[in-house]
Amino acid sequence: MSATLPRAAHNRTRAPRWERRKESRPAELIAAALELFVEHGFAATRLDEIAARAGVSKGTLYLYFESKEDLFKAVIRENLVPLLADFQHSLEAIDEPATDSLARFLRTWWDCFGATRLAGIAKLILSEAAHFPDLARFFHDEVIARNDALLASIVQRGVARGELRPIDPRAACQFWLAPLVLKAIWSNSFDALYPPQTRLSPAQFLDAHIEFVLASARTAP
Amino acid sequence: MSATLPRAAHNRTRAPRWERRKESRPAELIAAALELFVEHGFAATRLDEIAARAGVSKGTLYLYFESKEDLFKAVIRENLVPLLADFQHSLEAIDEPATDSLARFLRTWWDCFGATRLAGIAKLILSEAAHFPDLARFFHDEVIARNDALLASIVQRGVARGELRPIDPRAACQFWLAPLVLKAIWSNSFDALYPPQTRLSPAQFLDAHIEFVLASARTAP
Amino acid sequence: MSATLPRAAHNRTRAPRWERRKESRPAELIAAALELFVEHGFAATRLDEIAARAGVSKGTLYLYFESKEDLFKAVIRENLVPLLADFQHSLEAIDEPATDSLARFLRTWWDCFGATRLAGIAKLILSEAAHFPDLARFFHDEVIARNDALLASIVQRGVARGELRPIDPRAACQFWLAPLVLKAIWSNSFDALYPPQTRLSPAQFLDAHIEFVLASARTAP
Amino acid sequence: MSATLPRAAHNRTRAPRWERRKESRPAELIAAALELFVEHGFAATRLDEIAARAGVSKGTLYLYFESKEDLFKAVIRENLVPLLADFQHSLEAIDEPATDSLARFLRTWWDCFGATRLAGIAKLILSEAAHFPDLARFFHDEVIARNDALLASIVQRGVARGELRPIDPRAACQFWLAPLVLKAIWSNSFDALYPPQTRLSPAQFLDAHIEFVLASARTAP
DNA sequence: GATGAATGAGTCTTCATTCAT
DNA sequence: TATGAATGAAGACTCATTCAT
Repeated sequence: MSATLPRAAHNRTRAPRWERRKESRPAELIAAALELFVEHGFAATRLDEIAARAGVSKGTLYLYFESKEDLFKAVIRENLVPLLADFQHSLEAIDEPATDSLARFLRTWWDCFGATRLAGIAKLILSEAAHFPDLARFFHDEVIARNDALLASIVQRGVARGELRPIDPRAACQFWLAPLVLKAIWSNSFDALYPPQTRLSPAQFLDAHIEFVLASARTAP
Repeated sequence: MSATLPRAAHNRTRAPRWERRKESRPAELIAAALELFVEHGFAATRLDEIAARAGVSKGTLYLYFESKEDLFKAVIRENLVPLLADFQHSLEAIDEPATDSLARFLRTWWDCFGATRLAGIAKLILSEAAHFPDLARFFHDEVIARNDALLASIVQRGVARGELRPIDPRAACQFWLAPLVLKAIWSNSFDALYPPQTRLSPAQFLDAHIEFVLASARTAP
Repeated sequence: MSATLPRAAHNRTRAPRWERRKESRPAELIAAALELFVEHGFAATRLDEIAARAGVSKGTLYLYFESKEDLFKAVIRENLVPLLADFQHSLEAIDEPATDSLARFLRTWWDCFGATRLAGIAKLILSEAAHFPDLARFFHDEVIARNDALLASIVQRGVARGELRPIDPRAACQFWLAPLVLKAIWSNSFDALYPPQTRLSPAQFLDAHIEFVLASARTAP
Repeated sequence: MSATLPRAAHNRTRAPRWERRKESRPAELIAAALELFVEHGFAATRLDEIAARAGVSKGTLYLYFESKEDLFKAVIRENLVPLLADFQHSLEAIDEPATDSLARFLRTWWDCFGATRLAGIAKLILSEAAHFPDLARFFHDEVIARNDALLASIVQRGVARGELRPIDPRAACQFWLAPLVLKAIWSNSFDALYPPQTRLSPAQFLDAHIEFVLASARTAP
């Protein structure tokens, strides 16, 4: 056996074949899996790859996840929860003009979701919704619906105070968020195909978008 | 399109793949394939299923397409060409106010793309972009870029004439189209999960959106 | 490709890579599977082996059987039915002394079951009963119970006519059949270990057994 | 027994496998393994299960047994030795009529073997004979052959004394033991499938069988 | 052309075995 | 000793592709 492992066979202070890392393993596996799932999709990602990227053997995956599907679900859930928490935390209510709230909401949304792995996750769920209806529903109810409700309440408050023009709050959400969402999602599909300098940078895009939203939302002075 | 696939060198008496062959077989196969690819994604769709839905045997597929990938590409291309043609045709330039052009563009876009299989195709390309970069590029250049250019020219004209407020034409496109695009794409992922009556109907959505766009675009009277 | 198949590459009248044999394939597969299941047991038999022995590829098995279990069940059922039919047929009621019936029953039993693959099948079911309770039940009800009933009726008739000593028919069956059953089953386990000449030949065993049964069954003259 | 396993050459300071080691660990492991092997068969029993049932970790098994096969062999051997000892002990020669000897032999056999785990072990060996020929041979020579010889000597004596009818002693053994053996073995396969009340109780079966044997064996008064 | 039986490379999953702790 | 995390070879099963009919 040592013949097949010609790395300091007699030096027993070096190079153990593997390490115990019970605590950190699941997170490492999920991280590796997220990257590959986003990159290749669920079906085209081989467990071999995930294991290799995480630096473990294939069998190790099954110590922590019952199946490929189970791993997929863990990837989605584990990544969504902290993102949602961050988002909630960053949006602590401040008493400010509704236009400021609006701008802050969009900027926070981009920082917490659009510019993060959520974009990849959203694309993932979109693609696999047919195979994982429970995840799709979870995503819809926990992320989309909540998000829309939050933005709607800001608009509602602004309209009531006369700071914003009278706009149907629920519809407005869709109009103002959709561009960000789409930008985020499509980045994951097309960015690899085009050199970055040919497109608007996310920061520029975000600034332009906020300016546009405010222009169309605030009441005439 | 054939210009992007210079593989004539290996042609063995066969016509290019995307040409209609005897009878309407290829079209039927492509139609069956489109449905299933949109429904299940590329990897999860079995050729058995496609053949069954088209009422032929599995082997027959290989008389018309070299491989599953080849069939997938044909599906995309064959469905995009007529859609693009329809769209161009419906938008024949009419001398009308820019706001009317804008409304007509959005409505036509929805009728020709959003409410059609393009939504499914877009979702498909999004999901499979990593595996079919040439298709993704084709889609981006032929559909997205052209589309944006068209809308941009309308905006530009309207601004020049003073009918629309001064808006960056390219950015505005994204803001005004994104909601429609997203609505179209997400329908394909989430509609199966929720009873139709819980969501805004496409017609209502479209009307509201157009109204909103016009409100924020037209110059104050 | 022809380089990897250096067998008369240009001679197209010879050596097709495979043949269509839709009709006979299932029987061939079942036959191969029976041998290997009896020889190695269910778990230790690899589908590769079965396919190889039947001269097909692994995938072909799945054209005819849904799973390894399904194949196993087919093996049991397909082999049991003809055996049972043979047995019924060979035992057509003849009006003869009960002792003759008894002898004929035992001899027929041996010819139809003990000396055939049923012995292997019985051993198989015995071993796998825990995994295939439905098969075990089927075997018990269809083979064991029927068999016992048949023998019991012979005994009953003989006792009623005064040709046999008064014996509990159901118990007697067990006493008279058990040696044959055991001989049959154990042959499959131990015959491979001992040269045949060290043990009683089946024919000798059968003769001795019948003689013994009759001696203990018939009424004193 | 160690004589049949002359592998002392490779012994690395370890005691032979089948010796009790510190505390009673090995015995507990073997007991757990026996249950599970009998219940599920060799291949279908996972070492995880055995370890869990014995209340240790999987790795601990390898402190006492070199491999799963080794454990299996230990299970067979460890359980056979005490059974055989009990049997020998219970059958201490007593000067009594041959018919009494016969009855006592059958009853003792049942108590020591048929009603004990030997039934499970026999079924086990039957099923796994192909994989463990040395165990099968051991079982045959040590258990079956000795057992038959013992019964044969009783018969021989009885015949010589005129207490039993002239019967071929070796054949008679098979006829008289087979029903008990079969009953014992089959119980392990079919008892789980049928409620106990539908079948003859072992005690009733034994009584009936002994009565029957004696009736056919003793000389006419 | 059309068929569908046959193929076999590719993947997920299991589990006996090893070894760092 | 004892543990159980980690391994990796093995095996069931799938399905795009081929090819005899």
